[in-house]
Amino acid sequence: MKIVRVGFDVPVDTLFDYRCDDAGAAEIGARVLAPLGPRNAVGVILDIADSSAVNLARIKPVTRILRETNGLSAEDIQLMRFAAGYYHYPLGAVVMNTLPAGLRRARATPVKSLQHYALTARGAALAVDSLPQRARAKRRMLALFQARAVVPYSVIAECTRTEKIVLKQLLIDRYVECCEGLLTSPSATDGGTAAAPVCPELTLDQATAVQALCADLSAFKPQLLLGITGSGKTEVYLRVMAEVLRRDRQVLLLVPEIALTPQLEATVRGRFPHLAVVTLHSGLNEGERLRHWLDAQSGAARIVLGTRLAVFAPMPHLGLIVVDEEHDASFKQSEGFRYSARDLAVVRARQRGVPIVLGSATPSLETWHNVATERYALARLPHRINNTPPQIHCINTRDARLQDGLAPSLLEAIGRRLAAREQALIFINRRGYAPVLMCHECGWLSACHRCSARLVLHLQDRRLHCHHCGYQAQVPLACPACGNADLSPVGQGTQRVETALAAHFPAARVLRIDRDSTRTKGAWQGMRARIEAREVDILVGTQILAKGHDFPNLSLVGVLNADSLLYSTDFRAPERLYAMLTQVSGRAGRGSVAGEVLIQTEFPDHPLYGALRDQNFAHFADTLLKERRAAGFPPYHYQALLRAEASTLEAAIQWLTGASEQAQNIADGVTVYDPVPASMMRLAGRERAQLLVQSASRNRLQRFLSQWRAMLADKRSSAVRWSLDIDPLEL
DNA sequence: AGCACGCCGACT
DNA sequence: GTCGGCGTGCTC
Repeated sequence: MKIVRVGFDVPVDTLFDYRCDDAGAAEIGARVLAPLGPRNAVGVILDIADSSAVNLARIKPVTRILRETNGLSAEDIQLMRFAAGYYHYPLGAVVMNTLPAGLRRARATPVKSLQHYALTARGAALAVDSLPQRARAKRRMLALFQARAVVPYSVIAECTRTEKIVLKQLLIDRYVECCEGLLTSPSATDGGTAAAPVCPELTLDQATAVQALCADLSAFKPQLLLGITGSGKTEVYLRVMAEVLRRDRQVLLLVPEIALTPQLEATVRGRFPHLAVVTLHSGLNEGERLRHWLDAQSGAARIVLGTRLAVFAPMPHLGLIVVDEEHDASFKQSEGFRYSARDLAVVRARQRGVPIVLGSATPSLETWHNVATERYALARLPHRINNTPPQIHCINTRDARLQDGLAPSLLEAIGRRLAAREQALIFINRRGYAPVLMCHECGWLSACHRCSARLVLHLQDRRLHCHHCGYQAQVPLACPACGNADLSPVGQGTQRVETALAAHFPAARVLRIDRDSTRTKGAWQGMRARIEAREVDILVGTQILAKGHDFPNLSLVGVLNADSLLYSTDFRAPERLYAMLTQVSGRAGRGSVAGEVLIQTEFPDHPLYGALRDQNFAHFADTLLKERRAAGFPPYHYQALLRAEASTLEAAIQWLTGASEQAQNIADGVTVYDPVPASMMRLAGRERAQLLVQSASRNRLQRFLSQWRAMLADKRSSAVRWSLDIDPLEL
């Protein structure tokens, strides 16, 4: 009897056995519809056997094998098996979570791979002027098709609602037809009118790096591309990619967040106009996501550009993986299946025997350690392409009389840049007007009652916001504790700095860029255009501004409030702060003007700022690694965190204490620490605690975790929700 | 995760 | 006397 073993998206660590007499070995990886409890669920066949350990009477037949789409390959499944084992997450849940939503449901008709629309002979013969004047959208669309003959879906996706409706009408009237399959020839995309892509000449550094990275493209070879900001890492990726694409292989390009760097997508498409590029990220709608995934699986998509979830994209002809900004924390999923896409990318490259390039100006210490131990090769881009790195200086705020958080010397520097008609960026990593509202009579502070966090004052809607759970409240007219009517905002946020700068420089055009001001669709796009058109003089913003944007006219970066991370309890804080400051500093002086960076701090002599001024990442990282080794932290020790949340802190701690006792019995070469409240102890009304375990041996830790998790699964308690976080980034 | 089963409070 | 609250446990 044929038994198929099926993985479902259920939080149990077992596969489910079904009878399926017509299943051949080739069916492994296929989607299947099968009865699961009282319902029918979609799962994936992960194994086929002749017998089952389950009582025969309980085994039901599968409802149907879903053959409309191709199944997962053995290699895809192998990667998922590894991920499920390493991150101690149920295999079925891992597999189902990597599928696009469209494949998680049984669907009679799969979405077709609609990739382009073509003008028909009938459409070519129809004169635009023969359409009524008022049919404006129809005229636009017809003109578009007559100009280009073939229009890829990516262009249609950008069209307005009306234009899409009009396109449907053109399809019905057979002026346009829709074609499946991807465009592969340059003439098809643009009628052959587009100019050949411009390839900038490589600097000597870049050429050397490209040569090193391309030395052997047919074997697993992990390599770090250490390139300072503005050194042209992207161009190096593109050259290596071109080499791999020339051999008819596919390339996987992973980036932290696509939404923040839309120009990378444009750059890639522009460089390879004749090759199909698809994106995979959470911003896509269901249909697009499915279509892109299927295009990757069929091999039609030659380049997959995506966020962490794309690390699982099926790619039969994979030839290269690139991970841009490999240090970025967003490669680690922080909920549910807590995987690191960067680490899995390396595993995948090894499994497939292909090279992988990890790029960063400030690599993670894990990666840097792998370079030091020669597990990874190193290629360097130590120089900027067309100018020198910005000069970095500290402003000692102990000596300065701050005006709204701004030092006089920073204001002077901004004034000089304005006079020179250059742009300045003020970086402050806090949204809102002021991070807290305070009563000076009794010391009351605006606090969120659902989280261990302060409520932030926002002046736009004159409300208090919790940045962690979304709670909002009216600004109280008087102190809720003592009735004092005089409440004052304490500290600076982007809104306050924006207001202060506008007051100080009345003639300057100030633009604030943070999550609040870029919330609406296309807002950030519009702001970037305004900055590039020099319609803005001073930018005030958060993290968003630090990501790899190129503002050629920006010559000054001011950093406020960097100190808050300097003495954080998190052992990764210095690494993060250095990376963040390097990244934001890198925005200064990317054009022809030399850049200047001014950091306001009470601790100008702190070694971190010294290292930043020297702009010597290697030296800084080596120093941190020594400290990590001495303290027994990663990358010298491997960690896992057991997180628990309950309605009371006591319940969470108590549950963890039980887990800790069980752990002590099986801890062999593994250190089990005491349960402690989480750094954000209360979040959205739930109390959270955690328990750290670590070991110098990854294997020992893994063996321990496997045993421990089986025990934890048995000690179920409805009051506590728990999860295991392997290689946690936040403690 | 879903979904059912099951055992106690306020309603036609 | 029933509707429905969500604790507990299972799904091949």
